[in-house]
Amino acid sequence: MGKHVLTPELTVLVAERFKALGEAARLQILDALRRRELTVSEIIEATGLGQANVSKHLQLLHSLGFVSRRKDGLYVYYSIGDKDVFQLCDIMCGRLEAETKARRKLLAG
Amino acid sequence: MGKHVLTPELTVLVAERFKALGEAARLQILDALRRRELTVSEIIEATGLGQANVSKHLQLLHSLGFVSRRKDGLYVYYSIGDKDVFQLCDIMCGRLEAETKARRKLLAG
DNA sequence: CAACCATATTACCAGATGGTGATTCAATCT
DNA sequence: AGATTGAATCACCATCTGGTAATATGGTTG
Repeated sequence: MGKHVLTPELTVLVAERFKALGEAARLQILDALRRRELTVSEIIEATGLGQANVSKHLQLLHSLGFVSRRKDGLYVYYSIGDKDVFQLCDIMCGRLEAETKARRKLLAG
Repeated sequence: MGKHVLTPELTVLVAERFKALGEAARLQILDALRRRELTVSEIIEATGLGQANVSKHLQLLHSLGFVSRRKDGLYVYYSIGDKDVFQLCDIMCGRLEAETKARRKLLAG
């Protein structure tokens, strides 16, 4: 912990990346890609989001390195570009779990 | 990895928390609290942000459990409520480091 | 080449968000 | 009680952002 010093410039870059994960739609997309790479159409189907919307989210995720792209004929395949994402989500989920437990304990006690 | 299943509801909660970290001003505040608890005035001085602004950010960070509060007389002391935050930042910084290295390598090669 | 398909891009709107000045609230001090 | 101080809240504005319909782009197929 504390391995990295948060200079102002670095802070902006880190915030930019957290912000990208701070949108349920984008987390849905990343989660959909957890098992295997998918085409845009498959992502649309898996998430229920609109086409233009998915495309926009994918551009952002790709520009930040969260997903990779591979074009094959008519299709574009997207895949997870950084497995750390799920580690980040797991830490957040762990926090939520702890929160929920604490709340339950409070209500019970 | 994959310890947690991302249900739609959980996704929203996780996104909400990432979004809170997706703002440079809030990361600045958390970073300022890294060494020790601070009063609001000290946070204002450390970050250079406006008073109302800091207060608003602190409300959000507190509502999500990222910071704790303790009132003592006229002052309100804030401190880190969850050390995991820095672990999350470190992972993000690690990603950025890897990105930068890859970009350098690309330019050099 | 024309029709077609998957994806990207554009234009646009509604709602959310960060920043700020003014005001209020709460606690302390004279 | 009145003045003072630190912090929270309110009101407001400018900007950003997600969603969507329409259009454009690039590739494929008949």
